[in-house]
Amino acid sequence: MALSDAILVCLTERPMSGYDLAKYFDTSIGFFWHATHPQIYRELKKLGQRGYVVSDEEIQSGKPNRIVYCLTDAGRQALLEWSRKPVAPALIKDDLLVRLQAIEHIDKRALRQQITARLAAHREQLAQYHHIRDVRFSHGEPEPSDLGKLMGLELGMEYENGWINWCKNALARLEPDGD
Amino acid sequence: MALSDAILVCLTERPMSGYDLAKYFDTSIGFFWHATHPQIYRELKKLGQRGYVVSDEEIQSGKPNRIVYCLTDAGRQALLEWSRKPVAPALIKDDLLVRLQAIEHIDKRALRQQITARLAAHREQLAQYHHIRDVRFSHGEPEPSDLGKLMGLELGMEYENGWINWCKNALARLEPDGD
DNA sequence: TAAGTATATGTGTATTGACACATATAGGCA
DNA sequence: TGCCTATATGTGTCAATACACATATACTTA
Repeated sequence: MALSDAILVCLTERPMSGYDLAKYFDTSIGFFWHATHPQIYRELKKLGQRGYVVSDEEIQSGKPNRIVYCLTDAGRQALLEWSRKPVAPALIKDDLLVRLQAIEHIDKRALRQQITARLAAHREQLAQYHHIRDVRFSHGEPEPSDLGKLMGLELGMEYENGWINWCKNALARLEPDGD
Repeated sequence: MALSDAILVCLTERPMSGYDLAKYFDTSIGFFWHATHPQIYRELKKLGQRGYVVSDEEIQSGKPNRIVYCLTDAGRQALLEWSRKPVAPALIKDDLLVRLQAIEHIDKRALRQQITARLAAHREQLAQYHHIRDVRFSHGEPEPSDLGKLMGLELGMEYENGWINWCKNALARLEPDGD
C-alpha cells in the first residue's frame, strides 16, 4: 500500500488538484501520512491509468491550469476493498529511541537538549490538535462524516500525551548527572 | 539517516555478524527500527568501506563462516557525531488512521474488526514490554548502560497504553450503529 | 525595480526499503 | 529417505521515498 489509497481517501472529501493534495498532505491527513508533491503527481497519473480517478482541466488565465482529479465508481470500489484488508500496527521507528539504546556512547548533553526540544514539539502538536478539535468539533455530536476525523485527532492527542509524559520522566532521570 | 546508525548502535553492545544483527533487529532494537537481512549485509559492507567497522571471519566447520563486525574508533566517533544532530519527531503514519478519514466510504464492520484486532495486538505488545522489564530491570536501579534500554521500554509502554485507550473508546463509539 | 512568495505542474535521480531467489550444511522428525 | 528448521551469507530487482531542479505567472513588499 499506501500513498495511492491515501489519495483516494483525500478525494472522498472533494475533487482536488495535485497542488491541493500536496497542501492537504501538509495539514489534516498529513498527521498520519506524508507525501511530497512529485510523489503525488506521479501517483495521480497511475490512479488515472487504473481508472480510479478522472481528471478535468480547469482553464486559468495567467497561472498554470489546474488539473482537478475526481474519484470514479471504480475508485470508490477500490477504496472499499482496501478498507477490508487487515492492517498491521505501525512500528514506532524513532531516531531518538535508537540513540537511547547506546546511551553510554552518545553525547548526553545533546540528548537532554533533544528531549527538551521534543517535549516542546509534542506540547505544540498537542495544542494544535486541541485547537482543531475546539474549532471543528465543539458543537455537540459530530456529523457521521466527521467522526473518523475526530477519532484521528483523539489518537493524535493520546500519542502526544504519551510522549509528553515520557519526555518529562526522561528529563528527570537524566538531569541528576553532571554530564 | 539511519539504518547505518542503527547498526553502529547495535555494535556498541557487542561485535556481531549480519545474521546476529538481523536477529537483534527482530527483537530489542526492532521495536524502534526495522531492517531485513539483505539490507543489513549491504549496509555492513558500506560501513566497512567507510572504516566504521572491521570484519573478522570466524571459521566454522560445516556451517558457513561467520563474518563478525566490530566498531572501530572512527565508527564510535561517527556515532557520537550522529548523536549530536537534532532529531525530528517521527510521524504516526498508520493505515488505520488514514482509513478513518474516509469513514463513510469504508466497510465499517471490517473497521470494527480491525480495531478489535489492534486492541489485542497492542495489549500483547504491552505485556511483552512488561515481561522484558520484569526479567531485566526488576532488580533495583538499572546499570547506566541499561538505562537507555529501560527508557525505550517505558516509551513503548506509554505508546501501547495510548493505543489501548484509544481502541477502547473507538469501539465504544462505533458499536452502537447496527452497521 | 528587484526579490520573495504563492500558485501550479512537472522531470530526473539517488537512496531506501521490500521481497523473491540462490547457496551450503547440520540436525530433528515423520 | 524426504522435509522442515536453523545457521549463515549473499544477489537481483522492483517499488517507495526524498530531494534537487525546471518552468511559468501574479502579487506583494522592500
